[in-house]
Amino acid sequence: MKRPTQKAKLELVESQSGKDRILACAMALFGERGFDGVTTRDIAAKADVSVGLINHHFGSKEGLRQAADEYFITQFERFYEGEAGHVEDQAPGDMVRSVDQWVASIADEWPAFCRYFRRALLEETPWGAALFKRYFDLVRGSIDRLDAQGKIRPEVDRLWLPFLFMFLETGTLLMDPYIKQILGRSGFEADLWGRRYRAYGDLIAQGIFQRGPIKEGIR
Amino acid sequence: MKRPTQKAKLELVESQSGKDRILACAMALFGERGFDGVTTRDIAAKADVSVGLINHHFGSKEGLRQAADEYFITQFERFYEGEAGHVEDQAPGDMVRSVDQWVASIADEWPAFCRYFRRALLEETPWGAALFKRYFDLVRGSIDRLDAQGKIRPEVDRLWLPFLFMFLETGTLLMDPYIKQILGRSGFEADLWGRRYRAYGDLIAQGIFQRGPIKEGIR
DNA sequence: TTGAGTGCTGAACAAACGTTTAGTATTGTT
DNA sequence: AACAATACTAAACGTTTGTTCAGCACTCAA
Repeated sequence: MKRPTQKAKLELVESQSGKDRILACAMALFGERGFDGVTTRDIAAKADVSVGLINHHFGSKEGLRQAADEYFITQFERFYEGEAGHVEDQAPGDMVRSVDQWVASIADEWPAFCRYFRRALLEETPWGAALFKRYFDLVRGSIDRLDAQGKIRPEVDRLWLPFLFMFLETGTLLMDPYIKQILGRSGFEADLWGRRYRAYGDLIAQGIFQRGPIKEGIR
Repeated sequence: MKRPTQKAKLELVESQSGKDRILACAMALFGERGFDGVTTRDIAAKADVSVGLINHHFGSKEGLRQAADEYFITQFERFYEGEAGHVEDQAPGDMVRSVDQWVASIADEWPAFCRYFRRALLEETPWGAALFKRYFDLVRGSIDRLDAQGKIRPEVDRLWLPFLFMFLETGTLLMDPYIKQILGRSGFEADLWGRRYRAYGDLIAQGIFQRGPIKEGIR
């Protein structure tokens, strides 16, 4: 009596062809240990195939990385361009709710996706740089739309703002191994992730400081 | 007619013993490419010694990493516990000025230090985890002190706040290679770094949104 | 039945890696 | 001067790595 999504996933993995299993296992291992931290023999063992099959299907380890990167991009597009692109146009309440829905809808794949994303950003390949740029442009696009609506204070530094946004957006992504050590569980677990989103939105909206005088002083 | 600091540094490197040169070159290379991305032969070549000398002085590559980590910690303590520990107790104007001074005083060593720091956080060793924890405790200490003074709004999420701070603090650290690609130069260059600090402080203090009604509506 | 194509295996190979070792040069002590 | 300890070199060693290759099992069309 497994949940259908889990069962479907499991069957998928076990009944997959060698080529598909190699790709799936490679993506998991690359995400966990990084490209250089994984050997072709590791991948072959996990996918339960011979080492030679990797080169047979993908030409080389580098070819396998390319295939993994391509698959990642399809996920990236599905996750980011499907739903989260225009949250800033919504009312605050709707935004929180729609983000929660979005998080719930992709909860299964999210952790593995994030691990791969993390590695991609950290390994400093040209492809990783292009991915960063693409993500950066998404963030800057959101900011530009907010700006066009006159919602952003004019004194805010427009050069650093998109980067600060990205730091907040990707922080959980990049530091999750350490977050797990401090909080005892991953920041990607649904409740923590949603709560983080709220904390993030609150910081952006109001800063963190008490504005005592305004509240009490003026009358 | 070189600047004295540069000359002193250069002489230092060239007149150092083999052991010291190995350590210095190893730290530079580890910071650039990561521990696994550097071979003992790379280090030996850069330090202009034989490969065997590394094992003679440090026992193993792992021993060299330990020595490098230890040296890094002495830098870390000098940088962080010397000056930047209690900026939050100062008036805003003083804070900006003191940060600028601090940045200028360590500008020479800062980029290499940050590269090593970056790698240390990304390589997921137990030592890196301990370093993260230590940094995290510094940040949380600052927040606690602000909180004790009643300066932080009660609604702010106390669980995520230290992490959000860290994301902002370490963002430039972790993403500098990409920042360099987008801005054309490193975010650690003194003016950009200082400007980032201001943008960061402004975000924390006020958020980014226009508060039109308060400004114009009330009269 | 034949033959070509595909999925796949496991042994073997060359290169790169960290490490060891035998030996030389230098320094310091008595 | 003589000895010992230290600094250092260069070749060699064993392991791990990505890759290659000859061959096996199976499918499907002719």
